[in-house]
Amino acid sequence: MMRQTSVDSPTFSPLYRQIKGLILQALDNGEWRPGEAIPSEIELAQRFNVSQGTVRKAIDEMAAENLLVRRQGKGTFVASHSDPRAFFRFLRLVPIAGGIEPSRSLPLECWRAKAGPEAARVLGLKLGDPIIIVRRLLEFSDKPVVVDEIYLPGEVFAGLSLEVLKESQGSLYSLFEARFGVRMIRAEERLRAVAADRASAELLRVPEGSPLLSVERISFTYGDRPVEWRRGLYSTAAHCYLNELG
Amino acid sequence: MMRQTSVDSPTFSPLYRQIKGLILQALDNGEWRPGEAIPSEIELAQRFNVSQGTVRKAIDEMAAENLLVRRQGKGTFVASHSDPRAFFRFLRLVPIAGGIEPSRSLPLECWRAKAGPEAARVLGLKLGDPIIIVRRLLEFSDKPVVVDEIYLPGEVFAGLSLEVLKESQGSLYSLFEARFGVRMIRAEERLRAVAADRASAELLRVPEGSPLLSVERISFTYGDRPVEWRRGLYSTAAHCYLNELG
DNA sequence: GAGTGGTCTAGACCACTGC
DNA sequence: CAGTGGTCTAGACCACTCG
Repeated sequence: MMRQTSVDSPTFSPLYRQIKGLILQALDNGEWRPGEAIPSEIELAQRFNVSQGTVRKAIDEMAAENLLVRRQGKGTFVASHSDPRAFFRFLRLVPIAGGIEPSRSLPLECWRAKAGPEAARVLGLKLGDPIIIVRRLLEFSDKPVVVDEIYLPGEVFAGLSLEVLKESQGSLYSLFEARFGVRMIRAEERLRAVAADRASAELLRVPEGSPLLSVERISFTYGDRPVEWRRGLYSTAAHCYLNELG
Repeated sequence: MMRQTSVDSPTFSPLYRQIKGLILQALDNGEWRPGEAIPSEIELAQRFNVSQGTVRKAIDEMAAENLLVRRQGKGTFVASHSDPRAFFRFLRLVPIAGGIEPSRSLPLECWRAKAGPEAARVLGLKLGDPIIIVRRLLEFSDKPVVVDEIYLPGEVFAGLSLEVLKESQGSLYSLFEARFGVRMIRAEERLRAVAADRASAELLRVPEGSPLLSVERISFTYGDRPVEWRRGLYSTAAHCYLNELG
């Protein structure tokens, strides 16, 4: 590991960030799988030839970014969407009445297509590249609340089908992670209010034209590479989108 | 400062968190005003009889929570809504087209009232306690985009009037901070899609019944005391609510 | 140059987990 | 018990700001 020198202003980066970069790279390379433990701080310190404190600071940042999970006495683990605690990490919908509701994901359709200009731009593909489109319904307490249309790069998600979706347990992202090795680590959502079109209205069992929350999401994996584009329509009659502003 | 003992399991809290609590208390007491520098890490370490590293860790957390701002070579400062960098800290609205737009806040009304059951519950007041209600319009590029109705505890905001609002520069929160000593440090927002009522539709210049984004916000000051309840209706024709999911 | 925060180290000890 | 992460300390040095 390179130490700092006195003459490196433009690309200056403290040691612990370089370590962070190396750990990130190892994660991206799949050196440790989601849910697995990474080596102990002492081992990593030896491997990178730095002190334990420096490794610690690198891991601290990555834990704050939900990339790693520390567990005292046990070790540090690669964050996983298969961990029940992370199931709803990206879903901000909560019942207005409060409490917790049983939820279910109902895959409706799954087909192959070619990327149009917008999908290509968002997903960083070339025009006409293969993509996969998934439509699914999300229910809470057996009532439909969300319709999602999900665009995925066909290259990465080859083999995805309606059957695979129907068989899978847990969240979509845990399926993506376990079956396709794609780990979503960050997302951007853009929210608007729109009027329900005919098809969505029927699925959500609301009158056509009633106001729905449109949630457009771009999800990124390591290195800020976009790997999912989805648009959801949320019925906010009994649920709302909860957001914490820090 | 108390050190850790071996026999304090139930209320165990590491030293740096106790320090954090003391600094928080000093902030709440107004020992240092927003925008001002707090004492240096070395001074605080002496004051609390701990090492600089422990003070550092306390300040690190508070900086991560946007309570303090560190500036290398200068000192650590109390975060302020009057700082231009913090103006839009709580406003997630961005133009769909991208870019930056000039914005303007137009106060419409400001009147006194008694807290109803809902306002009392949300603001932690007793039924009938005095509250102040403000209505205002937010414009981007001279076009109306948001109507806000804001409920404030009358006790704390005594002296607030339409004139005061109209005279003030900068964000509402910088006014609250400078004039009433109330610093908003955290907020919860609940979003839903609703149909425009007559009055809001006119103000926002959209057809009655068209879909609007309803944003209900509760803002908290130190000690998680709620001090503002507001409901905004956002026209999302040319703007959207942008949210980062980590 | 003096004073601030930022990094890095080394070592001691505590708290938690699992064998 | 050994091994892990968590806390606390003390000291050295670096980077930035300002007078």
